[in-house]
Amino acid sequence: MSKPVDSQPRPVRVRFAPSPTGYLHVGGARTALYNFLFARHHKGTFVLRIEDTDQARSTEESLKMVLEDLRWLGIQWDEGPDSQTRQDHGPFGPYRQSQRLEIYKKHAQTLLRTGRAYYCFLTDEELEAQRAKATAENRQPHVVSPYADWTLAQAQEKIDSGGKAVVRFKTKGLEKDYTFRDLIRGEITFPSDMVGDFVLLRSDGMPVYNFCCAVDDAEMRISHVFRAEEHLSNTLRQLMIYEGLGYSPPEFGHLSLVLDEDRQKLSKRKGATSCHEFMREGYHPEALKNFITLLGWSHPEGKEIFTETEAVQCFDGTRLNPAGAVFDGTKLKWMNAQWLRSLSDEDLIRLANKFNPGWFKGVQNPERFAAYLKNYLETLNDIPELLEIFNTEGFSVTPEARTFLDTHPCKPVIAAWISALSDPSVGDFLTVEKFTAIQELIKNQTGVKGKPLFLSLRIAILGKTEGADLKMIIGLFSVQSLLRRAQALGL
RNA sequence: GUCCCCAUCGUCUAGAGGCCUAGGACAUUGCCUUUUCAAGGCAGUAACCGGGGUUCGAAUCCCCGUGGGGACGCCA
Repeated sequence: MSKPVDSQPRPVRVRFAPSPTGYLHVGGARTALYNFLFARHHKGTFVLRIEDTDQARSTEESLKMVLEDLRWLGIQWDEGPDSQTRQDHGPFGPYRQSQRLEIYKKHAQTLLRTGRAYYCFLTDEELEAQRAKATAENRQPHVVSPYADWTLAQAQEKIDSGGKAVVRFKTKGLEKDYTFRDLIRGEITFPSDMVGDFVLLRSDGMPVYNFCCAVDDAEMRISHVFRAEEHLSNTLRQLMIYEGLGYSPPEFGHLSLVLDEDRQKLSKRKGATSCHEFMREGYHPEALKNFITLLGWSHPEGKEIFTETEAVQCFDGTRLNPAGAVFDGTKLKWMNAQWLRSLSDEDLIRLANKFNPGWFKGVQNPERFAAYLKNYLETLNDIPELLEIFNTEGFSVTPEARTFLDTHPCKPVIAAWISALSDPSVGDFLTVEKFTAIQELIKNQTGVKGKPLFLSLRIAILGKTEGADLKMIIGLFSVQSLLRRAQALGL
């Protein structure tokens, strides 16, 4: 085992390295979050690096979306592109791989010079033929390049005469096994012949993921790498690159995958999987964060609902679960409701207004609706429907309610209700006390009590036989609108 | 196919050899509360993938199976 022993403690520097190819995925959000939490816990630095070497798929628009999603979640980075201007800040820039090409080239040269890499002129067809043959013969489909032992001069000559070359890492002559201690999985050993000579630089000079990743993590002094399990086997290549370059590797921690209901890797094809969708559906960012944190990590005290600050306090890189976690939207919804309910009236309305300024437009003192909303809310998107009961123009009577009206002694109750509301002394809005007194009055006047009394009033107010506690909402209706509703019953 | 990783209620998980008659949360069922619906409270159903070891003792350690996932790209 040749891994250089690096005993001096390094300052904690972690990174999240998304490739900007769409909205931030919940899996990516979790990776970002864990790194962020870990950095904060250790008072370290959280770096955002953009892996945009795949020019075909990476777009500036996507980068903008990813940055926005991270910001929405409140995951802040210390180095990387600014969330607004997208200009790099930090001492280890640039932070976009597409702007670090010279750095990769330089490192590739080093590897070339020291004989740990070589120019390879194999064409796609030759590669394909090799692969097919290997598969047919039941061998590992590794590249066997006839150019592996060419001298640089030989290669240069061919390049000068127009030869297209990739730079491949030479795996020949490496040790048999590579072992490292994964922060989450413990000791892991890969046989070095698990991989063939892999590409470092494409023929157009663009570097390939494993190469930039290793180079950047080393150059940016990254101390700990928490990333998804799908990268586990990439670690071997990266270890080889570290070794070839004489760097000591960071600590690695491979996170379990986030899975869908069918225990498949969460894919964009099935349901909501991007943070952006949850934002649009009216989730509180803190709730989503809380939920995602628990997808593969557990609070030492078993807490389920906790703030980011609390999470930072205990997130030290332990308690991470190596097994895959199914994303349960139902539990997320529950958690969101918990968070929304715990908000102060002012905060809830502020959040709702930020989410959709139209809902409370022209409504005076919208906080008075908060108590009622909190009782029924799961996501912010539920608000318009919950508010709909206050829309007097839309007042209508359900068939069940109509049947009840027709089959019970409701008429005198409604008449008494209308007459009570018509009394000028009731004011513009009813208080709970006033409402209770009126109920009492109606009971005495009409002799109707119990269900027919209460349900009649409920129908006169809501047009339905079910719904929110009348005492909770009665003060939210103007007496005028109550009157209009009662009259609309047509009794 | 080869290599690597993983495996506790339906789901998220606790559990680092005896505290496990396996705990909590979501979901689900019932009851209470509320003259409605929710919310809330209480109670219930529900799991250590299988087989071998090691040990006085195994959910926990080891091996073998099985199942799932990942990687084997000029994707990341």
